[in-house]
Amino acid sequence: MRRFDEEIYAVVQQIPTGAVATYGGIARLAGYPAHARLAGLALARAPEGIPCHRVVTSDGRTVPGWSAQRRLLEAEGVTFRPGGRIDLARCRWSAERETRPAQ
DNA sequence: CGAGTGACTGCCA
DNA sequence: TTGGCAGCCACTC
Repeated sequence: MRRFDEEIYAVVQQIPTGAVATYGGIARLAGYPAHARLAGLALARAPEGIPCHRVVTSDGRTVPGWSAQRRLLEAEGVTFRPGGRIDLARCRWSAERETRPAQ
Protein backbone atom coordinates (compact mmCIF):
# COMPACT_ATOMS: atom_id res chain seq x y z
CA MET A 1 0.00 0.00 0.00
CA ARG A 2 1.46 3.38 -0.86
CA ARG A 3 2.09 4.40 2.70
CA PHE A 4 4.18 7.33 1.60
CA ASP A 5 1.38 8.84 -0.42
CA GLU A 6 -1.07 8.25 2.40
CA GLU A 7 1.19 9.99 4.88
CA ILE A 8 1.67 12.93 2.57
CA TYR A 9 -2.06 13.30 1.99
CA ALA A 10 -2.74 13.09 5.72
CA VAL A 11 -0.31 15.92 6.43
CA VAL A 12 -1.57 18.11 3.61
CA GLN A 13 -5.13 17.73 4.82
CA GLN A 14 -4.04 19.09 8.17
CA ILE A 15 -2.99 22.40 6.67
CA PRO A 16 -5.54 24.98 7.83
CA THR A 17 -7.18 27.48 5.52
CA GLY A 18 -5.05 30.53 4.90
CA ALA A 19 -1.80 28.69 5.58
CA VAL A 20 0.74 27.08 3.29
CA ALA A 21 3.55 24.56 3.62
CA THR A 22 6.55 23.58 1.58
CA TYR A 23 7.06 20.20 -0.06
CA GLY A 24 10.09 19.58 2.07
CA GLY A 25 8.21 20.57 5.19
CA ILE A 26 5.36 18.21 4.46
CA ALA A 27 7.71 15.37 3.70
CA ARG A 28 9.44 16.04 6.99
CA LEU A 29 6.21 16.07 8.95
CA ALA A 30 5.19 12.85 7.24
CA GLY A 31 8.37 11.27 8.50
CA TYR A 32 10.37 11.40 5.27
CA PRO A 33 12.69 14.45 5.46
CA ALA A 34 14.50 13.53 2.26
CA HIS A 35 11.45 13.01 0.11
CA ALA A 36 10.46 16.50 -0.92
CA ARG A 37 10.28 15.42 -4.54
CA LEU A 38 8.17 12.44 -3.70
CA ALA A 39 5.82 14.73 -1.82
CA GLY A 40 5.44 16.69 -5.03
CA LEU A 41 4.85 13.53 -6.97
CA ALA A 42 2.32 12.26 -4.46
CA LEU A 43 0.42 15.53 -4.65
CA ALA A 44 0.60 15.53 -8.42
CA ARG A 45 -1.15 12.17 -8.28
CA ALA A 46 -3.37 13.26 -5.41
CA PRO A 47 -7.09 12.60 -5.82
CA GLU A 48 -9.68 15.34 -5.33
CA GLY A 49 -10.20 16.38 -1.77
CA ILE A 50 -6.53 17.00 -1.14
CA PRO A 51 -5.82 20.74 -0.68
CA CYS A 52 -2.60 20.43 -2.65
CA HIS A 53 -2.79 24.12 -3.61
CA ARG A 54 -1.61 24.90 -0.08
CA VAL A 55 1.72 23.31 -0.86
CA VAL A 56 4.45 25.40 -2.45
CA THR A 57 8.18 25.19 -3.13
CA SER A 58 10.78 26.25 -0.56
CA ASP A 59 11.21 29.49 -2.49
CA GLY A 60 7.65 30.42 -1.65
CA ARG A 61 6.64 30.11 -5.28
CA THR A 62 3.60 28.35 -6.62
CA VAL A 63 3.94 25.13 -8.49
CA PRO A 64 5.38 25.49 -12.02
CA GLY A 65 2.71 25.00 -14.62
CA TRP A 66 -0.14 25.55 -12.22
CA SER A 67 -1.37 29.10 -12.74
CA ALA A 68 -4.56 28.65 -10.74
CA GLN A 69 -2.75 27.86 -7.49
CA ARG A 70 -1.96 31.47 -6.70
CA ARG A 71 -5.55 32.51 -7.16
CA LEU A 72 -6.77 29.69 -4.92
CA LEU A 73 -4.38 30.70 -2.16
CA GLU A 74 -5.27 34.36 -2.40
CA ALA A 75 -8.93 33.37 -2.04
CA GLU A 76 -8.01 31.73 1.27
CA GLY A 77 -6.23 34.77 2.60
CA VAL A 78 -2.64 33.89 1.72
CA THR A 79 -0.67 37.03 0.93
CA PHE A 80 1.68 37.28 -2.03
CA ARG A 81 4.67 39.51 -2.56
CA PRO A 82 4.97 41.74 -5.65
CA GLY A 83 7.39 39.23 -7.14
CA GLY A 84 4.68 36.60 -7.19
CA ARG A 85 6.04 34.79 -4.16
CA ILE A 86 4.10 33.78 -1.09
CA ASP A 87 4.96 35.62 2.11
CA LEU A 88 6.13 32.48 3.88
CA ALA A 89 7.16 34.52 6.90
CA ARG A 90 3.47 35.09 7.58
CA CYS A 91 1.61 32.24 5.95
CA ARG A 92 3.85 29.26 6.64
CA TRP A 93 1.89 26.56 8.41
CA SER A 94 2.45 26.83 12.15
CA ALA A 95 3.10 23.11 12.45
CA GLU A 96 6.16 23.68 10.31
CA ARG A 97 7.38 26.40 12.60
CA GLU A 98 7.03 24.09 15.57
CA THR A 99 9.59 21.79 14.07
CA ARG A 100 12.05 24.65 13.68
CA PRO A 101 14.39 25.94 16.38
CA ALA A 102 12.94 28.60 18.61
CA GLN A 103 13.25 32.03 17.12
C1' DC B 1 11.27 -7.14 -12.16
C1' DG B 2 14.41 -3.15 -14.14
C1' DA B 3 14.92 1.54 -15.72
C1' DG B 4 13.28 6.21 -15.99
C1' DT B 5 11.01 10.08 -13.95
C1' DG B 6 9.88 14.13 -11.04
C1' DA B 7 4.42 19.85 -8.66
C1' DC B 8 12.16 19.64 -4.66
C1' DT B 9 16.20 21.32 -2.25
C1' DG B 10 20.70 23.21 -1.29
C1' DC B 11 25.08 24.58 -2.83
C1' DC B 12 28.20 26.83 -6.12
C1' DA B 13 29.52 30.05 -10.08
C1' DT C 1 20.57 38.30 -7.63
C1' DT C 2 19.79 34.66 -10.99
C1' DG C 3 20.86 30.29 -13.14
C1' DG C 4 22.67 25.62 -13.29
C1' DC C 5 23.94 20.94 -11.33
C1' DA C 6 23.71 16.84 -8.55
C1' DG C 7 21.39 13.96 -5.05
C1' DC C 8 17.42 11.93 -3.44
C1' DC C 9 14.13 7.43 -3.68
C1' DA C 10 9.12 5.96 -4.19
C1' DC C 11 6.04 5.68 -8.01
C1' DT C 12 4.85 4.45 -12.94
C1' DC C 13 5.37 1.97 -17.14
